[in-house]
Amino acid sequence: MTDKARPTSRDVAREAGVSQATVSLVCGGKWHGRVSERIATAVRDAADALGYRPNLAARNLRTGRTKTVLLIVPALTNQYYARLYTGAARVAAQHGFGVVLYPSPADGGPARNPFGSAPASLDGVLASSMAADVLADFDDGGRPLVMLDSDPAHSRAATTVNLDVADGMHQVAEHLLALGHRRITHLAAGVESWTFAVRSRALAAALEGTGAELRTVRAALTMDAGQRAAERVLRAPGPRPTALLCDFDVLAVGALKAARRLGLRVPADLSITGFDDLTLASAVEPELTTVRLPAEEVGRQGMAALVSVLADGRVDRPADVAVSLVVRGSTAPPA
Amino acid sequence: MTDKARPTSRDVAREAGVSQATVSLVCGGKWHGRVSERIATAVRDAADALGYRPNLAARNLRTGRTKTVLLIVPALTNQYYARLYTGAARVAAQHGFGVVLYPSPADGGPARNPFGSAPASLDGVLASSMAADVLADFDDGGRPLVMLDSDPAHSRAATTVNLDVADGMHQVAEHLLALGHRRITHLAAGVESWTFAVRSRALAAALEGTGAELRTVRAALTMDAGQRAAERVLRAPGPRPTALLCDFDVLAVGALKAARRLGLRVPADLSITGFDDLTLASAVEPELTTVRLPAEEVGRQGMAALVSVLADGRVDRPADVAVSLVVRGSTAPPA
DNA sequence: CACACCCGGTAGTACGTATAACTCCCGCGA
DNA sequence: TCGCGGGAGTTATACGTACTACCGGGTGTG
Repeated sequence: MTDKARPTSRDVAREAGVSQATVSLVCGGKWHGRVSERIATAVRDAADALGYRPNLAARNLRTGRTKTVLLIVPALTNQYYARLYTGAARVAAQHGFGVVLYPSPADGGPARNPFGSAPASLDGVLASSMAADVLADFDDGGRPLVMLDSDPAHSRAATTVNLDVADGMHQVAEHLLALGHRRITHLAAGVESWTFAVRSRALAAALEGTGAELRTVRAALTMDAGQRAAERVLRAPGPRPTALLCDFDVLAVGALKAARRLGLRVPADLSITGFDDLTLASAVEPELTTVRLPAEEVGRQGMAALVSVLADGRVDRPADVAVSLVVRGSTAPPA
Repeated sequence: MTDKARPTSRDVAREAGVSQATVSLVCGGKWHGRVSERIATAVRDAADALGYRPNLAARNLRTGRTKTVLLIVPALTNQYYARLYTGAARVAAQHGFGVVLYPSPADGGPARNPFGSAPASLDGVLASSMAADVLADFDDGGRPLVMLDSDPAHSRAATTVNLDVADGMHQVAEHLLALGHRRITHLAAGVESWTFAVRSRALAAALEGTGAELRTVRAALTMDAGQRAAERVLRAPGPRPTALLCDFDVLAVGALKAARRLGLRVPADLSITGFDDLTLASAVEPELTTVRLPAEEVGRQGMAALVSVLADGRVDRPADVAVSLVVRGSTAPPA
């Protein structure tokens, strides 16, 4: 309310009758055995009185670290990634880190020049496997990188945090088999990605030797694409599949709409399963049987690993995050 | 590939055989009439050769500006805000600004000390009205502030960008009236907020003198809350409303589930309308008649206004963003 | 021919902080 | 008494950039 200019540590020093260095020590929290309790409180009082906030830019310049990490995800409008962000941001905040999002191409961001437009220098990077294309021409300047849901073997990441989607697929397959399904179509994501490749392999493995017939159809990442693909499958000549196993909830909802349009009852005539357990999954009728992916947990563990690397260079071992099948109303024994 | 340390402008200067000042001028883009074309290209070549990137921290320190703005929204897991972010981030990127998100309490962020944990100093703030509680004890240090969907009269914002929700409510009301509905219940958001207050007033005004009976019930911001509130309404003694007008899609989906559970057909026995037009709205059966809120556009215009203020101090006039009714399958004439 | 002016570039400095190195002083053991 | 260790603060400096003030020299002009 007095000066418009923000007070500096030097102002605080003058106010408290000490040197600027002392202010820095006290505010930096590392004054144990360096500054007496009496002086420390005096400094803090002065800082409060002036409303002092350290200048982040100056601190960053001096220390070479920014306490900021970059999170790369394909699109926040996908609730999975919004949740992932939420978990990551919470952990980051607990450790005094800020999170900036890479403005992905899908969101209309710049297709290239990643760090040119980055709002600040970065200490580290947390990246989803779905953003692999972005990462390819990404000059990370040798900063620590933690990958989420990506091939542990094939990356320059310090470590990885992966959902155990193979187990998820196994659970879905077991569920459908137990219900008696023998003609299953996999409505798969039509995109190159480690996580989807793993799902396909796991599904094939789970059905191996059970006598179940597996077919695969690919669809783009939208509800409409899922609906169209499902319609094609359900209209095809020959025996209809009794279950549609979808790579993610949005596809499953599209399939649900397709079934309805064709006059098929779900789950009586056709079982449908999803993957993600978004809000969407329990909004539709019938509610989707799906695999719950704890996105927040992935974000939390990934950020925890990254923070750990940044703090003491200690590299966590690749972590797996458990998933669980949620059985709801979209699956039942075949007619 | 040579030194691990990042090259500085001084390194580039040495490489190009010029002074550091010249490098700064060239890279800063303001060398017209100051540096010859020949030298400029030499500098750029040297910069490219070394892989030079300006140190943001140093630049921020020097200029006092960070090219970073803060976006405050309640929760990114709400698709409306994810879309808003997307629009805002795109415009910001076009102007060379980065966007950081305020880790909101709803996401588990720190309840207070906003700037203490902020990842960087900020040039300006873009805030949703729903985040008013956060904003209350927000030391913005006198930075430019643009508010979204908030009372234009009652804030210290430079300007505001508001959805024309009053018009949206009018359109919904007209639609229901035209279908013949006369007993309408407003399933309202149980939260203090300018945008919801406007909606309630607009609805009351639209039904004024039409002979239609309006009742209001409040619910929290979740699907479950919407379902419970709708069940109460639909189970209440006396004549049942023929239409449920909901303040946002998630509530409407809850209402849809309630209707289904009570054996009511939508829209034959009960019409339901939403507000937002999220992915959700066209995922459910029947698809929701709702008001499409162009969240990206709000983000874009809000960010554009903020950038404009930051660039030349020119304050835009408060802007209104048009909304439109989307008629789908959840409304029909009453039985 | 002298002077002013502008073009093209450089030297120097300040931004605010963190921290290494240093000074001062007090107490204690030899 | 002297030296020495260490507690308590201070001095000084560097981080990398942007930008003001300056300077040399070529050119047009009076």
